[in-house]
Amino acid sequence: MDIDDIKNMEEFAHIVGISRPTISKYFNDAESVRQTTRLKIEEALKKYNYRPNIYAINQNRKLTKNIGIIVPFLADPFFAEIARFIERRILSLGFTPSLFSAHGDPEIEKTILDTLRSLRPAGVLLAPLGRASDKRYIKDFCRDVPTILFDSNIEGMGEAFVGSDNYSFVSQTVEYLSRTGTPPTFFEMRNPANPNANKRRNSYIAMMEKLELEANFIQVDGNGWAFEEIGRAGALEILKQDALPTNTILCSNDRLAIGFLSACHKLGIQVGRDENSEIRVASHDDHPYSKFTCPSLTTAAHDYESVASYAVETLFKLIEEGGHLKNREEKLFSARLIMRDSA
Amino acid sequence: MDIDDIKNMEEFAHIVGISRPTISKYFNDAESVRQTTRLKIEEALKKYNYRPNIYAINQNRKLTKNIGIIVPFLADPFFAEIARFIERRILSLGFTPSLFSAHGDPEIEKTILDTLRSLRPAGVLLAPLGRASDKRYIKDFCRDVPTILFDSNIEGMGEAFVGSDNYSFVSQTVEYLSRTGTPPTFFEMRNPANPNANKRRNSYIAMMEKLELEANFIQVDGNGWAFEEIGRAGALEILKQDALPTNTILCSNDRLAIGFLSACHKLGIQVGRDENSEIRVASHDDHPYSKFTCPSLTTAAHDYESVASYAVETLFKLIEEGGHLKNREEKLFSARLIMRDSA
DNA sequence: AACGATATTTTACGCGCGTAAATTTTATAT
DNA sequence: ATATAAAATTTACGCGCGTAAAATATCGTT
Repeated sequence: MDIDDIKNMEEFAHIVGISRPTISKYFNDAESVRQTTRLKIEEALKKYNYRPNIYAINQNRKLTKNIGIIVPFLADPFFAEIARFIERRILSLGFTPSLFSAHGDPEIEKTILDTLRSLRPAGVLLAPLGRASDKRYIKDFCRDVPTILFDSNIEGMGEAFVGSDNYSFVSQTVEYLSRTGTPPTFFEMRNPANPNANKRRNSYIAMMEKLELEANFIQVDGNGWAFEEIGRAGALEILKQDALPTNTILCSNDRLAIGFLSACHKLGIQVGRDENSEIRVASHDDHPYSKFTCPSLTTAAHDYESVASYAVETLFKLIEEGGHLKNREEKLFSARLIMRDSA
Repeated sequence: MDIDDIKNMEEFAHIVGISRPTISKYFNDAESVRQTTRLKIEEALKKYNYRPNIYAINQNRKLTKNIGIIVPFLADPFFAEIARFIERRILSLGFTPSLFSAHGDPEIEKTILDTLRSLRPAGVLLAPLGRASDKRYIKDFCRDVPTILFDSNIEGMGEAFVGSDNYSFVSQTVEYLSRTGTPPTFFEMRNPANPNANKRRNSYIAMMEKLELEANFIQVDGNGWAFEEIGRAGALEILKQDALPTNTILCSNDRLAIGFLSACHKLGIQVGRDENSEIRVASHDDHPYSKFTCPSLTTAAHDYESVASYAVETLFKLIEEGGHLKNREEKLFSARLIMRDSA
């Protein structure tokens, strides 16, 4: 008799023998009703699988239980990975995550902001596209919806920022590479979409200065999010004309490094930290596949778990405070150097 | 004067000078109102950025404009890629996609089915976990919600299935490898989670039989979705004991192949189709990174675009027909052999 | 047994919109 | 100008639930 033809809370309340407002209270917070009542309700829930109408609930509640998550490019496993952590965390808190990807397109990012706005979420975790983002649009959104930025910061927007400390990434790789061999040349995109790239460049400059070493750059052209292809094409060009300033390459991120390694293999250039190898390659992010490149990639790892946890925690603090925090905190997590075979 | 303090359709209708039902009609279908009226409304929409309350809309409409998308593991770029195609297609049709990942967990898959059920979507595109899925739960869901399966089929469930023709994948790779060198040994997981894996195995057997060649298998242990790691560990073991039946390896999918290539590099085994190489490695899927492996991976490519388009089209046909199709179509798209350097 | 503190019920209203039917206005053609 | 069809309006009702206030019931306590 698992007849699920119960149409509304009224009917369900009738069956349980309890008033509708009490049922409503139960679904809002199961702990808020008497123990015996709770058992009666949960018993009935097993027999008849009634669930309140989400739309009717959210129409009347000031605060929904939705949490929006926006990432710039979900086909990038880095974002897929961090989104995975965040989703699980939100689910475990009894909220409903809604995941969106801008697919690298600022117009889609705006569309997502619009639909998210009308979802009236309790809060939003936003990793913006960065340079390509419509800043004013995002600002307006943050004004109306409790939002926390993560991964890539935009000065002053959102109630807080949670991400990784780019200086911590670069300083560790630069220090390690300089100490164990020739100083690194920085390999990056000329016009990176992501603001983190600029911070990494500056960190590289600062670190090389501190070590009293000469900073060298290779800047490759290319737009969009096909970093591997951009890195590969750029590396092929440079390597063919034998124009490397030093035989140690530090890529701005792992996806560029994947392209770089691909180019090296293509040209028969052996990469690694052993004596037989011609060049060393290191990078940043600990991309899920950096362990499986050939050779495996020496890199600086994000603390995925901490970034995700802290972002979610901060968001819930924000929600509890009613949508505003006294001062905009910028929380940065340190990187962890992961030594593999490429450098 | 972009005051967006318009609270409801009533107010907005007042401002435009048109009755509320007409406004309602406009938002349902902009073409259904008179041209002059439409212009008046759209003019007002620019000044005051009013948008109808989604929850109130969906509470009353029988059919929402939501489309659910469920994939088994979004951190797998293959699914991220196909989800990307599907999302764009749905957006262009004026519907709202909601993307969910089961994260490899059957319990999460069930939770998603529950929340999706209460979203009352117009339709759902479901790529199930496969072996681990709760079949009865999915069956019940398909009974209540217009659902189309994609990528991985479960016999009889959903109103249709859209995916790739595994035989087309394997027959092409096997034919190519056999013709140009020693016949391939099939490399796979002993207990694959995905039903496609079994079809590929059977296709391999059938194809080898047809070519009158001996079928050889390497089956590695491992559970879950960390295919690269599983492939790597399995390959290391086999390669160390020099136990390859033939010097040509055909991996069930690209992620296993990525692990296999990683193992080869670790052991200094050169992979490729030139004379210097010891073994050849090929695979299936045209994973987004298969172009950047070392060496680049010879593989059979999904027709991502066609699978995504056809799945969405079929879903909309299903929606128009009211949730049921006469007979359950199983549409399979052929693979395209992509010759790169690994075989 | 009487008390106060919770828990529950009753009552009543509102949320923002969909939708159907009957009526009136507008546009198009004759 | 008149007939006709299409579009818009008016009217009226319903959706399923949240929520506030006042009344009542239940509980453990003294």
